[in-house]
Amino acid sequence: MPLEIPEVVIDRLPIYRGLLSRIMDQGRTVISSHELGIELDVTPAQIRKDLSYFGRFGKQGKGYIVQDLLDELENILGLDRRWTAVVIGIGRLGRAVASYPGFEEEGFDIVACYDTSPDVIGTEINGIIVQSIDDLPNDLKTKSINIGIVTVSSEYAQKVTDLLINGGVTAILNYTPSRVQVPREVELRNINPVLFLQSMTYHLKKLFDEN
Amino acid sequence: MPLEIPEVVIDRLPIYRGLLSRIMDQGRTVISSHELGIELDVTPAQIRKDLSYFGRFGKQGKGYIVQDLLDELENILGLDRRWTAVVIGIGRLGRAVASYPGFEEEGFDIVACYDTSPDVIGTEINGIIVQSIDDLPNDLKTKSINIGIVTVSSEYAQKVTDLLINGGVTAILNYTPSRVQVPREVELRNINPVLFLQSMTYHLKKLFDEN
DNA sequence: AAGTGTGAACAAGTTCACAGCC
DNA sequence: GGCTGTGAACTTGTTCACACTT
Repeated sequence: MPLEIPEVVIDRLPIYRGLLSRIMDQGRTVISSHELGIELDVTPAQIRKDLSYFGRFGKQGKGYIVQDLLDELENILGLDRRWTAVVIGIGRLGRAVASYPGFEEEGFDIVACYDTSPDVIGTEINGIIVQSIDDLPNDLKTKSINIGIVTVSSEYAQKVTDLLINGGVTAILNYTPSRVQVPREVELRNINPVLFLQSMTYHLKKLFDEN
Repeated sequence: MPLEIPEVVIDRLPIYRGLLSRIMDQGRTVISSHELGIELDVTPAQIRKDLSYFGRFGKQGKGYIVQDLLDELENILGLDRRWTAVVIGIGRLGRAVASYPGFEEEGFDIVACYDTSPDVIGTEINGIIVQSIDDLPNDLKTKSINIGIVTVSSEYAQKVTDLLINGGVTAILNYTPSRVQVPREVELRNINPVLFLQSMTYHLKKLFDEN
Protein backbone atom coordinates (compact mmCIF):
# COMPACT_ATOMS: atom_id res chain seq x y z
CA MET A 1 0.00 0.00 0.00
CA PRO A 2 2.89 2.48 0.24
CA LEU A 3 3.23 2.01 -3.54
CA GLU A 4 2.02 4.46 -6.18
CA ILE A 5 -1.22 3.08 -7.59
CA PRO A 6 -1.69 3.30 -11.36
CA GLU A 7 -4.73 5.26 -12.47
CA VAL A 8 -5.87 2.40 -14.74
CA VAL A 9 -6.19 0.23 -11.66
CA ILE A 10 -8.47 2.80 -9.99
CA ASP A 11 -10.56 2.90 -13.15
CA ARG A 12 -11.06 -0.86 -13.02
CA LEU A 13 -12.13 -1.05 -9.39
CA PRO A 14 -15.64 0.28 -10.06
CA ILE A 15 -16.05 -2.42 -12.70
CA TYR A 16 -15.04 -5.13 -10.24
CA ARG A 17 -17.36 -3.61 -7.68
CA GLY A 18 -20.28 -3.61 -10.10
CA LEU A 19 -19.78 -7.26 -10.90
CA LEU A 20 -19.42 -8.24 -7.24
CA SER A 21 -22.60 -6.39 -6.44
CA ARG A 22 -24.43 -8.40 -9.09
CA ILE A 23 -22.90 -11.62 -7.81
CA MET A 24 -24.01 -10.75 -4.28
CA ASP A 25 -27.57 -10.33 -5.54
CA GLN A 26 -27.35 -13.77 -7.10
CA GLY A 27 -26.64 -15.13 -3.66
CA ARG A 28 -23.10 -16.37 -4.27
CA THR A 29 -20.80 -15.96 -1.31
CA VAL A 30 -17.37 -16.92 -2.67
CA ILE A 31 -15.74 -16.31 -6.03
CA SER A 32 -12.29 -16.80 -7.51
CA SER A 33 -10.27 -14.39 -9.59
CA HIS A 34 -10.60 -16.89 -12.42
CA GLU A 35 -14.39 -16.70 -12.39
CA LEU A 36 -14.36 -12.92 -12.10
CA GLY A 37 -11.97 -12.82 -15.04
CA ILE A 38 -14.29 -14.86 -17.23
CA GLU A 39 -17.20 -12.52 -16.50
CA LEU A 40 -15.18 -9.42 -17.28
CA ASP A 41 -13.04 -10.87 -20.01
CA VAL A 42 -9.78 -10.03 -18.26
CA THR A 43 -7.03 -12.28 -16.90
CA PRO A 44 -7.29 -13.54 -13.31
CA ALA A 45 -3.74 -12.30 -12.75
CA GLN A 46 -4.86 -8.79 -13.59
CA ILE A 47 -7.57 -8.88 -10.97
CA ARG A 48 -5.31 -10.33 -8.30
CA LYS A 49 -2.56 -7.84 -9.07
CA ASP A 50 -4.98 -4.91 -9.03
CA LEU A 51 -6.38 -5.94 -5.65
CA SER A 52 -2.90 -6.56 -4.27
CA TYR A 53 -2.18 -2.83 -4.41
CA PHE A 54 -4.68 -2.37 -1.61
CA GLY A 55 -4.30 -5.41 0.56
CA ARG A 56 -4.72 -9.17 0.79
CA PHE A 57 -8.40 -9.79 0.52
CA GLY A 58 -8.52 -13.38 -0.71
CA LYS A 59 -8.47 -16.73 1.01
CA GLN A 60 -5.88 -19.06 -0.42
CA GLY A 61 -7.28 -22.18 -1.98
CA LYS A 62 -10.73 -20.63 -1.84
CA GLY A 63 -11.11 -17.25 -3.53
CA TYR A 64 -12.73 -14.07 -2.31
CA ILE A 65 -15.68 -13.72 0.06
CA VAL A 66 -18.00 -11.70 -2.14
CA GLN A 67 -19.39 -9.58 0.69
CA ASP A 68 -15.96 -8.84 2.13
CA LEU A 69 -14.36 -7.89 -1.16
CA LEU A 70 -17.35 -5.73 -2.02
CA ASP A 71 -16.99 -3.93 1.30
CA GLU A 72 -13.27 -3.46 0.77
CA LEU A 73 -13.77 -2.02 -2.71
CA GLU A 74 -16.50 0.31 -1.53
CA ASN A 75 -14.25 1.47 1.25
CA ILE A 76 -11.31 2.02 -1.11
CA LEU A 77 -13.44 3.92 -3.62
CA GLY A 78 -15.25 5.94 -0.99
CA LEU A 79 -18.58 4.37 -1.85
CA ASP A 80 -19.39 3.68 1.79
CA ARG A 81 -20.92 7.14 1.99
CA ARG A 82 -23.13 9.29 -0.22
CA TRP A 83 -21.85 12.09 -2.44
CA THR A 84 -23.57 15.22 -3.68
CA ALA A 85 -23.63 16.56 -7.20
CA VAL A 86 -25.12 19.48 -9.09
CA VAL A 87 -26.20 19.50 -12.72
CA ILE A 88 -25.57 22.64 -14.71
CA GLY A 89 -27.39 23.14 -17.96
CA ILE A 90 -30.94 21.84 -18.10
CA GLY A 91 -31.51 21.12 -21.77
CA ARG A 92 -32.62 17.74 -23.02
CA LEU A 93 -29.37 16.13 -21.93
CA GLY A 94 -29.26 17.86 -18.56
CA ARG A 95 -32.81 16.79 -17.86
CA ALA A 96 -32.03 13.19 -18.80
CA VAL A 97 -28.95 13.26 -16.59
CA ALA A 98 -30.66 14.93 -13.64
CA SER A 99 -33.48 12.43 -13.68
CA TYR A 100 -31.36 9.31 -14.27
CA PRO A 101 -32.16 7.04 -11.35
CA GLY A 102 -28.77 5.30 -11.51
CA PHE A 103 -27.01 8.14 -9.74
CA GLU A 104 -29.13 7.98 -6.59
CA GLU A 105 -29.06 4.19 -6.62
CA GLU A 106 -25.28 4.25 -6.58
CA GLY A 107 -24.96 6.85 -3.84
CA PHE A 108 -24.80 10.08 -5.81
CA ASP A 109 -27.43 12.64 -4.85
CA ILE A 110 -28.28 15.36 -7.32
CA VAL A 111 -28.93 18.20 -4.89
CA ALA A 112 -29.41 21.11 -7.26
CA CYS A 113 -29.86 22.01 -10.93
CA TYR A 114 -28.97 25.27 -12.62
CA ASP A 115 -29.71 26.96 -15.92
CA THR A 116 -29.75 30.44 -17.40
CA SER A 117 -33.05 30.33 -19.27
CA PRO A 118 -36.06 31.91 -17.52
CA ASP A 119 -38.21 29.29 -19.24
CA VAL A 120 -36.39 26.57 -17.36
CA ILE A 121 -35.62 28.24 -14.03
CA GLY A 122 -38.35 27.39 -11.54
CA THR A 123 -39.41 24.21 -13.31
CA GLU A 124 -39.09 20.92 -11.47
CA ILE A 125 -36.99 17.87 -12.30
CA ASN A 126 -37.02 14.85 -10.14
CA GLY A 127 -38.22 16.84 -7.14
CA ILE A 128 -35.67 19.62 -7.58
CA ILE A 129 -36.53 23.17 -8.61
CA VAL A 130 -34.15 24.46 -11.27
CA GLN A 131 -32.30 27.53 -10.04
CA SER A 132 -30.57 30.38 -11.81
CA ILE A 133 -26.89 29.83 -12.52
CA ASP A 134 -26.36 33.07 -10.58
CA ASP A 135 -27.21 31.15 -7.41
CA LEU A 136 -24.39 28.70 -8.00
CA PRO A 137 -21.42 30.55 -6.46
CA ASN A 138 -23.29 31.20 -3.24
CA ASP A 139 -24.68 27.66 -3.08
CA LEU A 140 -21.17 26.30 -3.45
CA LYS A 141 -20.19 28.32 -0.38
CA THR A 142 -23.11 27.34 1.78
CA LYS A 143 -23.88 23.77 0.72
CA SER A 144 -21.58 20.81 0.58
CA ILE A 145 -21.24 19.94 -3.10
CA ASN A 146 -18.76 17.31 -4.19
CA ILE A 147 -19.26 16.91 -7.92
CA GLY A 148 -20.22 19.20 -10.79
CA ILE A 149 -21.94 17.70 -13.81
CA VAL A 150 -21.68 19.97 -16.82
CA THR A 151 -24.39 19.61 -19.46
CA VAL A 152 -24.41 23.15 -20.84
CA SER A 153 -23.76 23.85 -24.49
CA SER A 154 -20.15 23.70 -25.59
CA GLU A 155 -19.36 27.38 -25.54
CA TYR A 156 -20.11 27.74 -21.82
CA ALA A 157 -18.27 24.62 -20.72
CA GLN A 158 -15.09 26.38 -19.60
CA LYS A 159 -16.96 29.21 -17.89
CA VAL A 160 -19.14 26.84 -15.90
CA THR A 161 -16.17 24.64 -15.06
CA ASP A 162 -14.31 27.67 -13.72
CA LEU A 163 -17.32 28.65 -11.59
CA LEU A 164 -17.39 25.18 -10.08
CA ILE A 165 -13.67 25.10 -9.41
CA ASN A 166 -13.66 28.59 -7.91
CA GLY A 167 -16.41 27.37 -5.62
CA GLY A 168 -14.19 24.54 -4.42
CA VAL A 169 -15.55 21.63 -6.46
CA THR A 170 -12.78 19.14 -7.23
CA ALA A 171 -14.61 16.62 -9.40
CA ILE A 172 -16.16 17.48 -12.75
CA LEU A 173 -18.08 15.31 -15.15
CA ASN A 174 -18.09 17.09 -18.49
CA TYR A 175 -20.78 16.00 -20.94
CA THR A 176 -19.74 18.74 -23.35
CA PRO A 177 -17.67 18.03 -26.45
CA SER A 178 -15.34 20.86 -25.38
CA ARG A 179 -12.08 19.97 -23.72
CA VAL A 180 -11.92 22.09 -20.60
CA GLN A 181 -8.81 23.09 -18.69
CA VAL A 182 -8.66 22.27 -14.99
CA PRO A 183 -5.89 22.45 -12.38
CA ARG A 184 -4.03 19.21 -11.79
CA GLU A 185 -5.72 18.57 -8.46
CA VAL A 186 -9.22 18.58 -9.99
CA GLU A 187 -10.62 15.29 -11.25
CA LEU A 188 -12.13 15.60 -14.70
CA ARG A 189 -13.91 13.01 -16.80
CA ASN A 190 -15.24 13.68 -20.27
CA ILE A 191 -18.23 11.98 -21.85
CA ASN A 192 -18.21 12.56 -25.59
CA PRO A 193 -20.11 9.95 -27.57
CA VAL A 194 -18.96 11.38 -30.89
CA LEU A 195 -15.34 10.46 -30.11
CA PHE A 196 -16.46 6.87 -29.59
CA LEU A 197 -18.34 6.84 -32.88
CA GLN A 198 -15.33 8.30 -34.66
CA SER A 199 -12.99 5.60 -33.43
CA MET A 200 -15.53 2.92 -34.35
CA THR A 201 -15.75 4.22 -37.91
CA TYR A 202 -12.04 3.55 -38.31
CA HIS A 203 -12.83 -0.13 -37.93
CA LEU A 204 -16.07 0.05 -39.92
CA LYS A 205 -14.19 1.62 -42.80
CA LYS A 206 -11.69 -1.22 -42.85
CA LEU A 207 -14.58 -3.67 -42.99
CA PHE A 208 -16.16 -1.79 -45.88
CA ASP A 209 -12.88 -1.48 -47.77
CA GLU A 210 -12.33 -5.22 -47.58
CA ASN A 211 -15.58 -5.95 -49.39
CA MET B 1 1.74 1.37 -42.48
CA PRO B 2 2.32 -2.39 -42.59
CA LEU B 3 2.64 -2.21 -38.78
CA GLU B 4 -0.06 -3.19 -36.31
CA ILE B 5 -1.60 0.03 -35.05
CA PRO B 6 -2.29 0.24 -31.30
CA GLU B 7 -5.91 0.82 -30.37
CA VAL B 8 -4.97 3.74 -28.10
CA VAL B 9 -3.63 5.52 -31.14
CA ILE B 10 -6.93 5.10 -32.98
CA ASP B 11 -8.71 6.47 -29.94
CA ARG B 12 -6.58 9.61 -30.00
CA LEU B 13 -7.06 10.41 -33.68
CA PRO B 14 -10.59 11.77 -33.21
CA ILE B 15 -9.23 14.10 -30.54
CA TYR B 16 -6.55 15.40 -32.90
CA ARG B 17 -9.15 15.76 -35.61
CA GLY B 18 -11.46 17.77 -33.35
CA LEU B 19 -8.68 20.16 -32.44
CA LEU B 20 -7.57 20.58 -36.05
CA SER B 21 -11.12 21.32 -37.05
CA ARG B 22 -11.26 24.08 -34.45
CA ILE B 23 -7.91 25.43 -35.59
CA MET B 24 -9.13 25.47 -39.19
CA ASP B 25 -12.12 27.55 -38.11
CA GLN B 26 -9.74 29.99 -36.48
CA GLY B 27 -8.12 30.44 -39.87
CA ARG B 28 -4.70 29.02 -39.05
CA THR B 29 -3.11 27.14 -41.90
CA VAL B 30 0.00 25.59 -40.37
CA ILE B 31 0.63 24.11 -36.93
CA SER B 32 3.46 22.21 -35.26
CA SER B 33 3.23 19.11 -33.13
CA HIS B 34 4.50 21.24 -30.27
CA GLU B 35 1.56 23.64 -30.50
CA LEU B 36 -0.92 20.79 -30.87
CA GLY B 37 0.63 19.19 -27.81
CA ILE B 38 0.14 22.29 -25.72
CA GLU B 39 -3.55 22.48 -26.63
CA LEU B 40 -4.16 18.83 -25.81
CA ASP B 41 -1.72 18.52 -22.94
CA VAL B 42 0.24 15.70 -24.53
CA THR B 43 3.85 15.54 -25.70
CA PRO B 44 4.68 16.56 -29.27
CA ALA B 45 6.50 13.25 -29.70
CA GLN B 46 3.28 11.42 -28.96
CA ILE B 47 1.47 13.23 -31.71
CA ARG B 48 4.26 12.75 -34.26
CA LYS B 49 4.60 9.08 -33.39
CA ASP B 50 0.85 8.51 -33.61
CA LEU B 51 0.65 10.14 -37.03
CA SER B 52 3.73 8.26 -38.23
CA TYR B 53 1.76 5.02 -38.12
CA PHE B 54 -0.26 6.29 -41.06
CA GLY B 55 2.17 8.27 -43.15
CA ARG B 56 4.38 11.32 -43.30
CA PHE B 57 2.04 14.25 -43.21
CA GLY B 58 4.31 17.00 -41.88
CA LYS B 59 6.66 19.42 -43.55
CA GLN B 60 10.07 19.41 -41.95
CA GLY B 61 11.07 22.70 -40.44
CA LYS B 62 7.46 23.88 -40.76
CA GLY B 63 4.85 21.68 -39.17
CA TYR B 64 1.57 20.38 -40.53
CA ILE B 65 -0.73 22.03 -43.07
CA VAL B 66 -3.93 22.13 -41.02
CA GLN B 67 -6.24 21.44 -43.95
CA ASP B 68 -4.12 18.55 -45.23
CA LEU B 69 -3.74 16.84 -41.89
CA LEU B 70 -7.45 17.24 -41.21
CA ASP B 71 -8.21 15.61 -44.55
CA GLU B 72 -5.79 12.78 -43.85
CA LEU B 73 -7.30 12.12 -40.43
CA GLU B 74 -10.82 12.17 -41.79
CA ASN B 75 -9.78 9.75 -44.48
CA ILE B 76 -8.08 7.43 -41.98
CA LEU B 77 -11.06 7.48 -39.62
CA GLY B 78 -13.61 7.12 -42.38
CA LEU B 79 -15.10 10.53 -41.67
CA ASP B 80 -15.07 11.51 -45.34
CA ARG B 81 -18.49 9.92 -45.66
CA ARG B 82 -21.67 9.83 -43.59
CA TRP B 83 -22.69 6.94 -41.37
CA THR B 84 -26.12 5.76 -40.28
CA ALA B 85 -27.25 4.87 -36.79
CA VAL B 86 -30.37 3.71 -35.04
CA VAL B 87 -31.38 4.47 -31.47
CA ILE B 88 -33.09 1.74 -29.51
CA GLY B 89 -34.97 2.65 -26.36
CA ILE B 90 -36.74 5.98 -26.37
CA GLY B 91 -36.87 6.96 -22.74
CA ARG B 92 -35.52 10.25 -21.47
CA LEU B 93 -31.96 9.28 -22.36
CA GLY B 94 -32.86 7.85 -25.76
CA ARG B 95 -34.76 11.00 -26.59
CA ALA B 96 -31.84 13.19 -25.57
CA VAL B 97 -29.47 11.05 -27.63
CA ALA B 98 -31.71 10.89 -30.68
CA SER B 99 -32.17 14.62 -30.74
CA TYR B 100 -28.55 15.56 -29.99
CA PRO B 101 -27.47 17.75 -32.91
CA GLY B 102 -23.79 16.79 -32.53
CA PHE B 103 -24.29 13.46 -34.27
CA GLU B 104 -25.61 14.94 -37.52
CA GLU B 105 -23.02 17.70 -37.41
CA GLU B 106 -20.26 15.15 -37.26
CA GLY B 107 -21.60 12.95 -40.03
CA PHE B 108 -23.73 10.47 -38.12
CA ASP B 109 -27.35 10.28 -39.24
CA ILE B 110 -29.90 8.85 -36.88
CA VAL B 111 -32.14 7.12 -39.39
CA ALA B 112 -34.56 5.30 -37.11
CA CYS B 113 -35.66 5.00 -33.49
CA TYR B 114 -37.27 2.00 -31.81
CA ASP B 115 -39.11 1.30 -28.59
CA THR B 116 -41.52 -1.25 -27.17
CA SER B 117 -44.02 1.05 -25.48
CA PRO B 118 -47.22 1.82 -27.40
CA ASP B 119 -47.16 5.25 -25.75
CA VAL B 120 -43.90 6.06 -27.48
CA ILE B 121 -44.27 4.23 -30.80
CA GLY B 122 -45.62 6.63 -33.39
CA THR B 123 -44.39 9.76 -31.64
CA GLU B 124 -41.86 11.96 -33.38
CA ILE B 125 -38.33 12.87 -32.40
CA ASN B 126 -36.22 15.10 -34.52
CA GLY B 127 -38.30 14.36 -37.61
CA ILE B 128 -38.27 10.61 -37.08
CA ILE B 129 -41.31 8.52 -36.15
CA VAL B 130 -40.52 6.03 -33.41
CA GLN B 131 -41.12 2.48 -34.59
CA SER B 132 -41.81 -0.77 -32.80
CA ILE B 133 -38.74 -2.79 -31.91
CA ASP B 134 -40.42 -5.60 -33.87
CA ASP B 135 -39.61 -3.66 -37.05
CA LEU B 136 -35.89 -3.68 -36.27
CA PRO B 137 -34.85 -7.08 -37.70
CA ASN B 138 -36.52 -6.37 -41.02
CA ASP B 139 -35.19 -2.81 -41.18
CA LEU B 140 -31.68 -4.11 -40.61
CA LYS B 141 -32.14 -6.34 -43.66
CA THR B 142 -33.56 -3.69 -45.97
CA LYS B 143 -31.82 -0.50 -44.86
CA SER B 144 -28.13 0.18 -44.55
CA ILE B 145 -27.49 0.68 -40.84
CA ASN B 146 -23.94 1.01 -39.57
CA ILE B 147 -24.25 1.71 -35.88
CA GLY B 148 -26.61 0.70 -33.09
CA ILE B 149 -27.07 3.01 -30.13
CA VAL B 150 -28.54 1.20 -27.16
CA THR B 151 -30.45 3.31 -24.64
CA VAL B 152 -32.88 0.71 -23.34
CA SER B 153 -33.05 -0.18 -19.69
CA SER B 154 -30.32 -2.43 -18.39
CA GLU B 155 -32.18 -5.72 -18.48
CA TYR B 156 -32.78 -5.56 -22.24
CA ALA B 157 -29.28 -4.47 -23.18
CA GLN B 158 -28.03 -7.90 -24.19
CA LYS B 159 -31.21 -8.82 -26.04
CA VAL B 160 -31.17 -5.63 -28.09
CA THR B 161 -27.44 -5.98 -28.75
CA ASP B 162 -28.00 -9.50 -30.04
CA LEU B 163 -30.79 -8.28 -32.33
CA LEU B 164 -28.45 -5.68 -33.79
CA ILE B 165 -25.59 -8.10 -34.26
CA ASN B 166 -27.84 -10.73 -35.83
CA GLY B 167 -28.96 -8.04 -38.23
CA GLY B 168 -25.35 -7.44 -39.26
CA VAL B 169 -24.55 -4.31 -37.24
CA THR B 170 -20.87 -4.28 -36.28
CA ALA B 171 -20.66 -1.14 -34.15
CA ILE B 172 -22.56 -0.69 -30.90
CA LEU B 173 -22.66 2.26 -28.56
CA ASN B 174 -24.01 1.00 -25.25
CA TYR B 175 -25.42 3.64 -22.90
CA THR B 176 -26.60 0.94 -20.52
CA PRO B 177 -24.74 0.16 -17.31
CA SER B 178 -24.83 -3.53 -18.30
CA ARG B 179 -21.73 -5.06 -19.79
CA VAL B 180 -22.87 -6.81 -22.94
CA GLN B 181 -21.11 -9.67 -24.72
CA VAL B 182 -20.27 -9.22 -28.39
CA PRO B 183 -18.20 -11.25 -30.85
CA ARG B 184 -14.61 -10.07 -31.30
CA GLU B 185 -15.30 -8.53 -34.68
CA VAL B 186 -17.98 -6.19 -33.33
CA GLU B 187 -16.89 -2.77 -32.08
CA LEU B 188 -18.40 -1.94 -28.72
CA ARG B 189 -18.11 1.22 -26.67
CA ASN B 190 -19.71 1.67 -23.27
CA ILE B 191 -20.88 4.94 -21.80
CA ASN B 192 -21.44 4.59 -18.09
CA PRO B 193 -21.24 7.84 -16.16
CA VAL B 194 -21.50 6.08 -12.80
CA LEU B 195 -18.15 4.35 -13.38
CA PHE B 196 -16.57 7.75 -13.89
CA LEU B 197 -18.11 9.10 -10.71
CA GLN B 198 -16.92 6.04 -8.81
CA SER B 199 -13.32 6.47 -9.86
CA MET B 200 -13.48 10.18 -9.02
CA THR B 201 -14.68 9.44 -5.52
CA TYR B 202 -11.49 7.47 -4.91
CA HIS B 203 -9.61 10.74 -5.26
CA LEU B 204 -12.26 12.79 -3.44
CA LYS B 205 -12.04 10.42 -0.52
CA LYS B 206 -8.28 10.89 -0.29
CA LEU B 207 -8.80 14.64 -0.25
CA PHE B 208 -11.37 14.35 2.54
CA ASP B 209 -9.23 11.98 4.55
CA GLU B 210 -6.30 14.39 4.48
CA ASN B 211 -8.31 17.15 6.12
C1' DA C 1 -6.16 -29.55 -4.32
C1' DA C 2 -7.22 -25.17 -5.22
C1' DG C 3 -6.43 -20.49 -5.60
C1' DT C 4 -4.05 -16.30 -3.68
C1' DG C 5 -0.19 -12.91 -3.73
C1' DT C 6 3.80 -11.39 -5.94
C1' DG C 7 8.58 -10.92 -7.85
C1' DA C 8 10.29 -11.61 -12.33
C1' DA C 9 9.69 -11.77 -17.27
C1' DC C 10 7.42 -9.83 -20.81
C1' DA C 11 4.65 -6.67 -23.64
C1' DA C 12 2.87 -2.30 -24.70
C1' DG C 13 3.13 2.42 -24.84
C1' DT C 14 5.68 6.79 -24.27
C1' DT C 15 9.45 9.81 -24.58
C1' DC C 16 14.08 10.90 -26.03
C1' DA C 17 17.28 12.45 -29.08
C1' DC C 18 19.01 13.11 -33.29
C1' DA C 19 19.55 12.39 -38.44
C1' DG C 20 17.44 14.33 -42.20
C1' DC C 21 15.01 17.71 -44.76
C1' DC C 22 12.74 22.10 -45.84
C1' DG D 1 17.08 27.23 -37.73
C1' DG D 2 13.21 24.72 -37.01
C1' DC D 3 10.46 20.86 -36.93
C1' DT D 4 9.42 16.18 -38.65
C1' DG D 5 9.95 11.14 -38.47
C1' DT D 6 11.72 7.40 -36.09
C1' DG D 7 14.87 3.86 -34.03
C1' DA D 8 16.39 3.27 -29.34
C1' DA D 9 15.85 3.94 -24.44
C1' DC D 10 12.84 4.07 -21.07
C1' DT D 11 8.56 3.70 -18.48
C1' DT D 12 4.31 1.72 -17.52
C1' DG D 13 1.26 -1.98 -17.45
C1' DT D 14 0.24 -7.04 -18.01
C1' DT D 15 0.98 -11.82 -17.57
C1' DC D 16 3.58 -15.73 -15.90
C1' DA D 17 4.74 -19.03 -12.76
C1' DC D 18 5.38 -20.60 -8.45
C1' DA D 19 5.97 -20.35 -3.31
C1' DC D 20 2.67 -20.26 0.08
C1' DT D 21 -1.69 -20.89 2.71
C1' DT D 22 -5.99 -23.04 3.83
